[in-house]
Amino acid sequence: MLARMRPQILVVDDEPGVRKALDRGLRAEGMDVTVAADGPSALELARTGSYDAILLDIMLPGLSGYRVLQELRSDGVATPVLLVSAKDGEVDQADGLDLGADGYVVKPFSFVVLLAQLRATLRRAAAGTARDRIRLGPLTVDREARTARYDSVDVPLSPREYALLEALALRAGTVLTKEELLHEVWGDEWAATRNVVEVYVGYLRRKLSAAGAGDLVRTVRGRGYQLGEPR
Amino acid sequence: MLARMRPQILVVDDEPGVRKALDRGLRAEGMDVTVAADGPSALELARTGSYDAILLDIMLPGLSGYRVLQELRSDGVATPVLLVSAKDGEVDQADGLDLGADGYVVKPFSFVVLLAQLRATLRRAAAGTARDRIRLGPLTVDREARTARYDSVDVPLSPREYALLEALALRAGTVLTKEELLHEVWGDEWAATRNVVEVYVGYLRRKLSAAGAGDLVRTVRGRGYQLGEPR
DNA sequence: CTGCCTGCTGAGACCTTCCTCAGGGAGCGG
DNA sequence: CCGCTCCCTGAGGAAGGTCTCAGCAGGCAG
Repeated sequence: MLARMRPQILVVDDEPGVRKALDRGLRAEGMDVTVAADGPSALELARTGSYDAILLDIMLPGLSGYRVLQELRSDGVATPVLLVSAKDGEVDQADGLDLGADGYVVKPFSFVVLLAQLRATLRRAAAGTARDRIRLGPLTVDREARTARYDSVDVPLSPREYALLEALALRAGTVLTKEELLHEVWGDEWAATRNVVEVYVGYLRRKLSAAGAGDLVRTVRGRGYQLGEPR
Repeated sequence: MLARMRPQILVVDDEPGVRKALDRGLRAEGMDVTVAADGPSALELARTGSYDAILLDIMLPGLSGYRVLQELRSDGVATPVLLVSAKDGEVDQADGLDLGADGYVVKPFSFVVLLAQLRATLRRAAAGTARDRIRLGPLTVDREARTARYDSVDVPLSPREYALLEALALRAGTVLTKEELLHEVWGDEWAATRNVVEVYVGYLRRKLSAAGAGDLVRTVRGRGYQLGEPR
């Protein structure tokens, strides 16, 4: 882990079972844990204490995790926050990422996965780098989690689909030929035909429109594909 | 990317096509690239120049990538090195990780994947943290790449299998009950039976022995499973 | 307008992953 | 030694991911 010190983690959850499990698990990982069961005390602790990261459940009695996060950020508290959402569809109107969250974990989560996220967050914070995202209007490509969102709604992508979207997003505004995409996404020394790119662009389009996005991927006949406005 | 400066990358490969592709791709990503085509000039450049990372092909004329890495490390050059191996089975007797490599990429690689690895390496270097690995004798669990190796040979694991191994490795020497493993690997609020743990321990054992490992996972009848020696 | 070429898409083959189930076997208490 | 409990494992099914193929549609050149 971080060689310097035991990371200080604030765990906020209203379920005692979850609190206890996280407390034990994170301590076993060499972290120091403080727990809070509701929004107000979480705010109090986060403001006065000095934490390396906050694990924040969204469903809280009294004051939702969103509100807590909002308050903290407006107070200038920059501590990294990992939101824990109860269900998959529990993304409310407000987008946690816009409120300054540094990551998401969806319940029911496996501890191993949560730990990986938390460690990545701590590592980033130590390096002083922000989470690595590509934003194109309402489209957000999270290069660390390898996920995409459109207007606060998750776009579930298979690994290949994600790689294709990332390749397009990296050169947003420019036209990429199918050969270039084959090279970047499928790798060299690959016997695949160009058609597989067409098929995967089709998959991407279907999933993006299912998330409410319109014609994000433009076909430039005879040349290739392009994401976003012409540059 | 790193807010401070354009990262300086040294690319070492004997194939002109690969050099050119990497040069263009990494530049488009905002990095500064220097190329070398053989071992001796790579050594020369790496010693005199100041790079943030080195992409080092193993198959090189004259001086293999392993040797280059070895020389550099014995000279005290600590620049992060990403080894690029041509084939899957091209892991020679020497383990690159033991020689001080910071990561592996196997050809044929997709550029997007290589880029992700390289960025992770740069991020780690900026944070001043080493790659996060668990070592238990000949067994190495790479928590960043989510892979395992035994005696320099890769153990290909499905995500579930990896998570199970990581959970066991995190508490090496202690006995974990099936309920604890279910909790850590499969998550709470899960209706799965204990049998799924038994099945996956079976999968793990099979793959580990295929890699040459013996009885790494010990069954403690009536209590659970344990990795490594009793603590 | 005609015909070709390019791109799109549904169908399906194949593989891997994940999990369940049931039967067989090993350990252990009595 | 008996019988119970715990563990192991082969079989198999469901689901998803990846890729190919063939047919269709729409644009574009002549």
